[in-house]
Amino acid sequence: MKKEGSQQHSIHDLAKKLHLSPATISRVLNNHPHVHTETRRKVMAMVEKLGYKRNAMASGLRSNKTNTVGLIVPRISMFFHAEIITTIQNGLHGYGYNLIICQSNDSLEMEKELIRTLYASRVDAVIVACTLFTTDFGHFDLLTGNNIPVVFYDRVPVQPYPACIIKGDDVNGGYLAGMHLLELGCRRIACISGPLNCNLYIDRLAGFQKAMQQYDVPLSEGQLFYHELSAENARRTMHRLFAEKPYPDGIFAANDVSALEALQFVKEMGVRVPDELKIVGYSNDPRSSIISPSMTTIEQFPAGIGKVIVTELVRMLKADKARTAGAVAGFPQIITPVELIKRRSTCG
Amino acid sequence: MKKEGSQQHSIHDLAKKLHLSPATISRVLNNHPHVHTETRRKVMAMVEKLGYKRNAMASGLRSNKTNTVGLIVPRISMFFHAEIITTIQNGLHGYGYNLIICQSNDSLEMEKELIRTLYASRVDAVIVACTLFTTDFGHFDLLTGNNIPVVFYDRVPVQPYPACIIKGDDVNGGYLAGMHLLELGCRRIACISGPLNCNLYIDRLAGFQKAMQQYDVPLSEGQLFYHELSAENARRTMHRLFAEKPYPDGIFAANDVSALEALQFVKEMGVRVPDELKIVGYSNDPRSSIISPSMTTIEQFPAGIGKVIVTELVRMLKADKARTAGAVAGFPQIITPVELIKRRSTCG
DNA sequence: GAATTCTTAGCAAACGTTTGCGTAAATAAA
DNA sequence: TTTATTTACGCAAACGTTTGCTAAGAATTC
Repeated sequence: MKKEGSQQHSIHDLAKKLHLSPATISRVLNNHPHVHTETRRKVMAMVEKLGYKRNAMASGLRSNKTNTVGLIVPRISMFFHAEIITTIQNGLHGYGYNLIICQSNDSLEMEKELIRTLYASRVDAVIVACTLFTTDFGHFDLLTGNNIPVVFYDRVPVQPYPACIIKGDDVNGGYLAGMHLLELGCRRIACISGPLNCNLYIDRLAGFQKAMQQYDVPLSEGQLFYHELSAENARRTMHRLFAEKPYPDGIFAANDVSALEALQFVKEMGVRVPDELKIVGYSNDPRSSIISPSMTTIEQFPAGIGKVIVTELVRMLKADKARTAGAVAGFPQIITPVELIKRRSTCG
Repeated sequence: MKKEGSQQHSIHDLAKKLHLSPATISRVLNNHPHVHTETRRKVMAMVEKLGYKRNAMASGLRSNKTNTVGLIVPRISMFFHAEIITTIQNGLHGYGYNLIICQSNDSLEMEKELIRTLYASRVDAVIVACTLFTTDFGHFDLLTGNNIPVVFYDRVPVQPYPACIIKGDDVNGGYLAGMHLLELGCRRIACISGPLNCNLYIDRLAGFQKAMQQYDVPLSEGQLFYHELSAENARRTMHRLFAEKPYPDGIFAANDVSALEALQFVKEMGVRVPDELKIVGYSNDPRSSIISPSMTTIEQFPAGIGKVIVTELVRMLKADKARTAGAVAGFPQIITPVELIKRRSTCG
């Protein structure tokens, strides 16, 4: 009988086979100095031969390091996040870190539970794009209170919080969108914003209104909508907007899903875009370049954001290692650039 | 000095505070019988009060169970995979399992390395959608050889392999696409297929050709292309196809990325779709319903596939637990249904 | 040649759980 | 009452690493 078909080797097996102690094997595996070149060679050969792979749990238990970072994101199917995740994963891989990707499904309860789970598996750090409903950040104390570095991106705490914060320049994004519409002559611009408990929509709206003020164009009450930015909600809003004349001549939607739905809606109505109505979205979703007319939108450079996240995270992890001298590093807040992408939905 | 701000409690702390042994705490935490109701209550209260969370590494080390399953996917940004991942994650969460999501970036080397990493972290099972270049499956032996269940989906081994295999009904998908074009009168149909080392494209093409034979329409050599299904490659192929007349009157592309690019190309050329040319894609990418004319395509029901994966995985994990009696469960191969979605690119 | 440093490697104690075994008390059966 | 059985819990040995300490031998210095 082939003893269970299993060949799970331990450091002890290697030691026995090589007439060495487990300690030496471990030192070879961890590139410790003070081990003879010849010994190292022999150990590595045996590792190769047996296909030995260090047991991450034993290692993590002893050394209190898992080389794993957790990531919580509302939905990985959103292109923006998918792109960032890919960059992060590839980046961290280069530093020897693994990534545990989790989805909160935009549920606060789920987010809380994921925090607990990630804490239980003792990840070395956590990256979070919050839920739309995360206004209190107490549940993250479990991490920060135990010296586990946290990086927030995209949806981030509005109040000060002891963590690194990385966000796009949403104020500028809103401003660019608004200015673009105004420069093209729009004077009756509607705005589909997300709920104002979220930094994204606060900022995008602020930028947009700054542009409006600059042009001295008033934003009348009935032209501003706050709701979760789903296609369904956007359609409902469009129904309201186009229930009676005068119709708006410009729409700024704070994400592309809404902008795309708005465009579909007016196409069905027979409103000519961009002649009668100009639309600007946000995020440069892949669909926005495919729809016709193609959609003017704000590019956020997700890959760039991902890179910044990796850089900051690695910095924090290093600082964490060397936090002996009490070098309280401080928590940077980084704002990444955005860019207006002009397409057919505004300039025919 | 506040001893490092840390409050990482262990089972021993709880035991000491409650004048119990660590063993009892552990038993409470694991719902073992033979512990007094009152004791259980007290322990749970203390757990709650201190915010204790079991150290997953210590637990995993001792019990050889991590309650974690690994997932390897070419790219999470592909809608099809993103949707499946979401379903799997939500499903497994209900069974108390965590998911480690990894991307191979369609690199065979990366896939191999990820297998090693997942093995090192001793996941309880692994779910894989292979690389386009995975033709040899030897590197998965590290898992199967150590009794770690493996589920393949989408891109799966063509040769027999000791693992559960779940795939869409690609033969039928190809057949439906072909029949649809033929029924609409197309007689000069081009096919943009992926490379034939991959089960997906073998099957889709086989189904398509079955339809062609059924209508007794020959597939001339110059009308069949094999290459990685990127937008760039698709455009190159379209250039070739429309270099000289007669143009094809139908195109079946084995994924939506190619189909979308093909449609863009002919729109730019001024070819009228669907009047002069009809196009069918594969996967029902979100973009295919947004482009105009909207794209006829094959729906694979990713959420359904995800559910099947979860079901099978849980079954295997249970069987794994009870594999004492040598109950070699056998490895099911499951084929999930597909459906033709008719849109404007074929029926104006 | 003695004293010092350097190099190499082993010993053994952690890390925080889980679990087989043992046992005392309580209950049931004889 | 005695003897079995059950219940509730503790003891201590794992699980596979890492690492501070120790020590033998080799190399260097005086």
